[in-house]
Amino acid sequence: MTAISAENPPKSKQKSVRGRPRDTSKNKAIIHSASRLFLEKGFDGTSMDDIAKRAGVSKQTVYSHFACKEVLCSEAISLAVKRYSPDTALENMEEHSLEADLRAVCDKFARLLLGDDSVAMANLLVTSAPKGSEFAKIYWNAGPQAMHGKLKDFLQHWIDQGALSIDDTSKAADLLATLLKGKVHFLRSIGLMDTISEEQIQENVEDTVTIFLKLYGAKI
Amino acid sequence: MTAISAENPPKSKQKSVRGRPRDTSKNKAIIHSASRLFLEKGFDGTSMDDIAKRAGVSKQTVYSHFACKEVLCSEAISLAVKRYSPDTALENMEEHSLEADLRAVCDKFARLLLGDDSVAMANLLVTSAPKGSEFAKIYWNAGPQAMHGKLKDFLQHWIDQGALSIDDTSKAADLLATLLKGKVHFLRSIGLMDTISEEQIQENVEDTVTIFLKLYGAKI
DNA sequence: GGTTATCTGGACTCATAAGTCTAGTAATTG
DNA sequence: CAATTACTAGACTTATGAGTCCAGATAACC
Repeated sequence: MTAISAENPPKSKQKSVRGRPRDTSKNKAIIHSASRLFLEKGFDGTSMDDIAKRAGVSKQTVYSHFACKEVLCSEAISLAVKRYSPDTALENMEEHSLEADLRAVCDKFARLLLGDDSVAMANLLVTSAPKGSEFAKIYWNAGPQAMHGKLKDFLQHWIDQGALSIDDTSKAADLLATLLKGKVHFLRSIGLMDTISEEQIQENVEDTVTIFLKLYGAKI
Repeated sequence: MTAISAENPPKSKQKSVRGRPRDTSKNKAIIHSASRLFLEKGFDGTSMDDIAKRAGVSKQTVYSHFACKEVLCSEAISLAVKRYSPDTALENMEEHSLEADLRAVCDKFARLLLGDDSVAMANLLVTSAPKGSEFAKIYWNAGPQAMHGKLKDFLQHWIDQGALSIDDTSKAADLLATLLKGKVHFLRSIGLMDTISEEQIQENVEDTVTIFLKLYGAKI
């Protein structure tokens, strides 16, 4: 038995490892297929055999890289969250006007929040919530919490400009996310809305912008 | 094999049934224990043996009353929805003022929406969504859709009074529900908030009332 | 080449759970 | 009473899936 952790020991050159080295490409293949399968079919709905098969790898190899299903799932969640929360969310803002920028931000986040992967992720967390909310914490911190921070920064910018009048920035950012989800996210979660239309997204964005500006737009 | 349906045939006296009659109390016991277990542990997490045991009934009896697990679950969901959506939601309104009544309504619905049973129901639907969104439809029509109607009636009353200025009543009712859920419902769903405090409910209600009145309160 | 460790493929154990079957018992009608 | 249907208790079948084990192949190091 050797260490099972996927991470290498300290960056010093680990030349003196005797046998055949781990195939890191297989490691990635496993996490990737796990990530797709867990999102598609949930924790219970995904078998380790399926993961191995989809990764083009033997089952034993899966277990030699990851101690158990739970560990693999948490790594898969980490990957998925990173994969689908773009760091470039609030960059190349064109600084037109509050309303234009707000609409752009809302549009970006609406697509993120209402998209297939976001809904699948939420459902995965629900189905595996009893087994340990560790998954949920990983997700929450890297996903929604990160987004929350970006939204606060965005709002603060326009508060400083005098275009927004907000007491509690944190609460306002929460409201923005809540409004963008609307009832659509829930409907998708419970399987009553298979696909989301472009119009539906646009409508959510427009409603959100309208409401938000009405609430917090500074009356000049 | 006799009919498996739990409902009696047309109310005509069905005297001429030969053998031992179904024990309706057992039927109820089964649905009730199923309802509790499905909400507690989800569809996959609940076994037919558990249900039988908790109902104090043999497994065969369960199968003689309900064709399969799916059927039993849908009946259990119907029961749970009826059980937890009070028909007396908007009665004995005291007609004080818009704000007081709105607060009362929000308080009532917030407790409903954020309570253990509501969250458990949502999670049950998520976990069994792949298996057939029939469950979700049953729930949606008897639960949120019914509530939506009541909210619209409530809003319409105050529109007629001239105290609210709303174009799209339906959308406003949706907004109310969305605001009341806030992020709390989601947090509870994914297991990051085990219990909900009285303060949390109050805060959601107050925020919702404030926002809603700011948006739709008629400027006299 | 020898050693060590990984990878493969498949057989294997073990547990859980849906649904069936059976033999016996209880309740109701005729 | 006999016939009929419901209920019980438990054994049973079947399927699924997590995790293990093993024999042989492969890839690195010395």
